[in-house]
Amino acid sequence: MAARYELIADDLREGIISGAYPVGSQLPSEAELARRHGAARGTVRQAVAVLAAEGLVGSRQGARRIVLGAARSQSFAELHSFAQWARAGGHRFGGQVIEQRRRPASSAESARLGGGEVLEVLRLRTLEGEPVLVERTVYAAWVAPAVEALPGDCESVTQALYDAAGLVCAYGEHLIDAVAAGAQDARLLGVRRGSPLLRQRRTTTTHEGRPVESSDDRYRAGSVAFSIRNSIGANPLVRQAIDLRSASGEHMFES
Amino acid sequence: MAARYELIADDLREGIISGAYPVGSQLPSEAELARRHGAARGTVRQAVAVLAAEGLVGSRQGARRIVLGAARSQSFAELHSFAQWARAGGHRFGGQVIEQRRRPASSAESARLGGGEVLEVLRLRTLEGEPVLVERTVYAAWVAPAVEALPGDCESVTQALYDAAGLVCAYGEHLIDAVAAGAQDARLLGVRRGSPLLRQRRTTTTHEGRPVESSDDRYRAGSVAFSIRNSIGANPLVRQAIDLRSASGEHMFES
DNA sequence: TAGTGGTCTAGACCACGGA
DNA sequence: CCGTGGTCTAGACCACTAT
Repeated sequence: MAARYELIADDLREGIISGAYPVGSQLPSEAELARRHGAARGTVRQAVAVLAAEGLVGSRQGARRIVLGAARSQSFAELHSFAQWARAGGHRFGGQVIEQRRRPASSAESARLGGGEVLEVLRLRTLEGEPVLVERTVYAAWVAPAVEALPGDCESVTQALYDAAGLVCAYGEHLIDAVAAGAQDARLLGVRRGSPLLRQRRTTTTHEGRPVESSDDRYRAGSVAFSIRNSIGANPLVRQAIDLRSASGEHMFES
Repeated sequence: MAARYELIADDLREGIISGAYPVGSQLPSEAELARRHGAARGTVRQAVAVLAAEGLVGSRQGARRIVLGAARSQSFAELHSFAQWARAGGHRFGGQVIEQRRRPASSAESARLGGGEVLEVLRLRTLEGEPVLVERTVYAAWVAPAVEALPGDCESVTQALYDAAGLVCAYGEHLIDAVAAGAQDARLLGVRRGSPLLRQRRTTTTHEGRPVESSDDRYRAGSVAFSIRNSIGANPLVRQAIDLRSASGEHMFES
């Protein structure tokens, strides 16, 4: 059963997307929404907070809330998992394991994932039949057996791990930058060496904060972009200078 | 005067960063925090919601909150403005206008920024003395005069517009991908043509939803990365497939 | 000045997790 | 089972915007 505030949020979101509340217009006041839905003002505030977090509406003290955009918002799962994202977007997609092996964790990996024998997997993903993504993933020792049990063409590893072991990836940290394609990247993606790739490095943990995987994903330029909406008072994304003194090493496989 | 919940949030954040609540440990219960700060539970919940939005803590119904990370969180202004970001990070930075001209808005720009004569500005930004960023910005007609009044080496346009005209950029939409350096990019950044750049396209609006500017910013690879923390139930960032049918045009200047 | 959102309180009940 | 966070209510006062 969905919460009251979610129903109200859904109602407002639908109004925004349908054009009942066009971009640039004002939302009804909290008092009015409360009356209309027979809910307390606090509940209404929870609802509009959801929309504000999605970047659909803005607010200032003393003035009505304003509609900022009508984009559909996507879920954590869709950022975390290529398959879940592609499926939600109605894309045709596929994937194949190219290489897979166990090896001892490096010291950096021990710090991120815990020690022991990690599992290193190289996957190639396609979108609309075209190769668009090279995924180099390192799984923590404790999930390695479950991953090894999966077929090489498993569509969604995240989904499979949930189905097989009840494993939920709940938190992620992502670092996004651009890199030149290495020889292996170039071969797999069908681009020239040195051509631009969009890189997403991520580390994922469970609800309890237990590290699951760490991945280096490289998208062919022009295939995928990341989109963020933000506002004063909300800090979803952060820019980082790269420390040129630190070894950029951390290479997984050859690339 | 800071709000009560912000003081509580600051207190908790400090505890996390200082190590009093190490990564992986549990936060005190809401009831305990309420008692400790002499506040109502609702106020405490507002405080921990702030930390959750920053990605520092996670939560599950029935279990204590868990500390996920200890990274310093940055503000909207730091994502929006290169100068404010660089200053906050303690970096040495600079900037220079390379080219500036008025021209009629294209149809796409009219839709995004409103019509009239827009102002197109090409800037080169440096970090630690190195050129790292080429900014191609189009300002809406209504802000163009204020921008034209600024000196060519103005450090922070955002700050200057606020000081001069009380203009506040409150909302932003950002699209992040990778592109190959064009001839002009390569010359300005001192890289080879075709080498990878991290591109951030953004559109900014005021509190009222009035469009201010639209920009195409390109970072030299290896100089800057974007970082996101997210969790189930929070949707700061979204991945988008790029529509290959649409003209990738929208070129501003030669690039 | 009237309306609006921002903050805060003091309760209540429920769903879930862990012992 | 108890403790925890998730939801919800019904009020209150304040700061700010718009008129």
